[in-house]
Amino acid sequence: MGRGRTEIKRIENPTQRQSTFYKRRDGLFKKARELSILCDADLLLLLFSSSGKLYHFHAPSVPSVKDFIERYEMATNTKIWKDYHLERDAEIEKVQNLCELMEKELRFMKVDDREHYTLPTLDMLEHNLEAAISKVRSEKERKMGGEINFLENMVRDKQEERFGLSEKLAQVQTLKNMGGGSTSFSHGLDLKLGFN
Amino acid sequence: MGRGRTEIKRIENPTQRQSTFYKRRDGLFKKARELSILCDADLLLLLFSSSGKLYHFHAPSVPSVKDFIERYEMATNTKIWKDYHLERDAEIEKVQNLCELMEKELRFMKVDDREHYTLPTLDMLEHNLEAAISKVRSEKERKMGGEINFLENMVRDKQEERFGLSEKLAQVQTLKNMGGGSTSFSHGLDLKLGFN
DNA sequence: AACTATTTATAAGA
DNA sequence: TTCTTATAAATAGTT
Repeated sequence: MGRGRTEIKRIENPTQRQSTFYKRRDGLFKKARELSILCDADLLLLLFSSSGKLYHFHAPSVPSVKDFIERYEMATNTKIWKDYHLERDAEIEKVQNLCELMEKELRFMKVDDREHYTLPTLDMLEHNLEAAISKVRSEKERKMGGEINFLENMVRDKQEERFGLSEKLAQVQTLKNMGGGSTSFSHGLDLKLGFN
Repeated sequence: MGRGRTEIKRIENPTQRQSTFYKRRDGLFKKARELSILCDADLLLLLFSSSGKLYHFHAPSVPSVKDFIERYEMATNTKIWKDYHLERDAEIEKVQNLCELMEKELRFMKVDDREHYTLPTLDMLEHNLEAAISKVRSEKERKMGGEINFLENMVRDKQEERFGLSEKLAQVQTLKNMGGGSTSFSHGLDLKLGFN
């Protein structure tokens, strides 16, 4: 219709494209509305212009876009979102089961009133707890030893500073860095802090 | 267009309605396709006939109905499914966090080597384990006490049958006093571990 | 499904 | 954008 053009291909001139977009958009929406009324059909029309602007229309009988899309899902069996939901539900259940198991184990470990223990079980629990305590105690000792080492190193560093060794150290470091090697001087500073 | 009718209202005659539906549906889809090509627009058209049959079209540039709907959601901020998804994500995260907490707590209780403990934490852990042990011990005592009571009752019954079992009863009493320290049993078994 | 008389949509120009 | 108008396209009624 109109004076010319039959070929359907992208209009390169932006102004003309925009103008045509307006006209044809209005035409399309009008036709959509007429079809839905004349033929009692439900329809949804979503349209993004090339500049990203959104236009949409749905038949008056359609309560909402969401309901319409869900009807579409039902009709096509596409399960676009249903699959996702089922997946999610499964994941939640899995994690919740894991949670419950751990909760029970924790209750057991904490000697909960609700748990019922037999004498042999109590013996075992006692034994486990004793083992745990001794592990904790040796860990504490190790840690305290580490801290003492750390403090000792700090003291050594301070002493080096006081004796004016830091400048020499810096010089040596510079030289070494230019050469690309590491120095044994850095060892005292490289102490890993094993606690947080 | 056509020879007559201007009024847009539902066509009551089913045959005529069906005929008009086909014609106008084809016209609408053609116009939709032309618009999307001429003006480089993305569009989606979903259509249910009055008999419930589905017809749909989307521009060649649209990868899928799902993607398109998601784009629509973004554009309108309607959050049709996003809300639901976000809710779900939040729930999963919540449960997973709980899981992690419990897992960590369990590792603590079992003094896992992979865990790194600070000194104060180790102190607390030691304290908690000690509390747990004392609870286990008092529970054991309570259990043994119950057994002793049971034995005492048996002995009394036997005494009624035969006189002269008082010596065994005395032996049992001696055992009881040696085995347990206190006779007042702790009921505050709700040991709380306050670390995370 | 095909055929047209008509109405409607719209391309180009203002 | 918006209007005008010549013309192409769509389609109502009919077969």
